[in-house]
Amino acid sequence: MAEDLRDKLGAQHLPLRDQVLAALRTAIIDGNYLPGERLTEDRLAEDFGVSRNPVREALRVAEAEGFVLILPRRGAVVASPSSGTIADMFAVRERLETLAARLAAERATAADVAALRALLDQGREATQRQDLARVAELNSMLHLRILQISGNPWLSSIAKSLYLHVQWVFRLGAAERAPHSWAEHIQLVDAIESGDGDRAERAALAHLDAASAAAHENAEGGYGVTP
Amino acid sequence: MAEDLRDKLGAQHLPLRDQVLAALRTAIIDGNYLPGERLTEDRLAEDFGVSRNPVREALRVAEAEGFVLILPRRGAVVASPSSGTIADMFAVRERLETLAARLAAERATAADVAALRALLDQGREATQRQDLARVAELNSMLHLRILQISGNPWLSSIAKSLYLHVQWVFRLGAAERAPHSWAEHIQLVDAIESGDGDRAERAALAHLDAASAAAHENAEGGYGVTP
DNA sequence: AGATTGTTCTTCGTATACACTTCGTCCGGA
DNA sequence: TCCGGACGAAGTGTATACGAAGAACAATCT
Repeated sequence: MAEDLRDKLGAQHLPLRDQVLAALRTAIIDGNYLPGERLTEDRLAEDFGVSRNPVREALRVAEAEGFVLILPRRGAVVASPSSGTIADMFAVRERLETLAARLAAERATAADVAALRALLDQGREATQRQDLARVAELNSMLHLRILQISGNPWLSSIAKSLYLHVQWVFRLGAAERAPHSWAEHIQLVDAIESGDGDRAERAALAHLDAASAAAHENAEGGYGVTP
Repeated sequence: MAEDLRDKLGAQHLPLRDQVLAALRTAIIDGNYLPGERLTEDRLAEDFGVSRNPVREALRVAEAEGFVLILPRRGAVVASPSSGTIADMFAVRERLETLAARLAAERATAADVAALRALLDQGREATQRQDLARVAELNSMLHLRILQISGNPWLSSIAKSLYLHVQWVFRLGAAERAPHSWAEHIQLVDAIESGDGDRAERAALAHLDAASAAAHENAEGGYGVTP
């Protein structure tokens, strides 16, 4: 695994710290590093085939993003998203993504709507193919695209970060929300296309409520490492 | 119990990187480092009397927080908040701080309300003394306290970060919003004490609208360094 | 003038060293 | 057996040095 990562990292030309950060994030989200697991600098440095410095810098950012917890003089551990914080996350998302939907409705160009529709089509197709990984990916892309269309960089970056955490919690549970409800997505895109901000907000809210319910069911299963 | 003590003792030691980060943040917010200004690692290390490593780690976090912009292989510059982003920031704040107000109203204990009232009193007093710096400080403390009372860590940390940026933009302009409208604050605290979430949201919204209007007036003056 | 070539400044990453904490283990004594 | 403390290992926090690569800028040449 160390070899794999090193090869991938070496191929690109971004600063190592960013590559390490990206790799660390996905490793945590994918469950390769489990909540509560200790992350010593030496070990990460070896896993990623780099020295301690880039690892340290990546860890600081990962801490700021909420993926790891750093205890002074004791090192970093993978953060433990508790089911309590799931509710908190959705409470915030509800406020932010409804705003994003409204802004997107007010500002979307024809090209924007076309791009969203293309994602919907691909999603429907992937669902028929039972390609769940692809469905999840398209789901993310749709949400991120809407955030981008909203045109508010603060909103976009904050909601994006929250969204990553939601995904994390989902994956730690069992499966993904299997049959991603594209019906809700379609309604959302329809609303955005209509330019009706209120309607877009309502659609986003409905979608979030459904997702929230699913997340809670998922959480019931528990993910083992809870403090 | 023994564990608590040990944790606290260990945590007492503030890593240099955290001190540097705090110093850097306030230096930027206070305008000691102006937007667009170049921040070389050596210079910061010398300014703060530390080696480059803590500086680098602080810079990465400052970038994640949006205070500096890091261009690969070219170093860090102080970010440049444009007047366009002011509106964006307030749009997000409107959603988040109203939520905070609602949650605070629903969850505040008597002690919480007492603490808020104490801040109000001090604020009134400082206003009479014309101690504007203290008024601004108390204003911040009130807002942060409400966020804390909301009990939603995500909400709290996100809104806190936004709030810092708002302050930054304010200070870059001219004065602070001179006679901080404590009337609005009082209504907000009253609403929180009443436990009426809707009312608290309305009060927060009114306050934010006023603040937003003030910010825009302030922005009209321009802050010189805009790209 | 415009293009090319150096020179210099900086960042980026590596490596090393060392003080100091924390943690775990082991050992002796009650 | 259980407790308490000594002791050593592990790991972080910080400093420092060094080489490589890139960017900015000046000097040089056509």
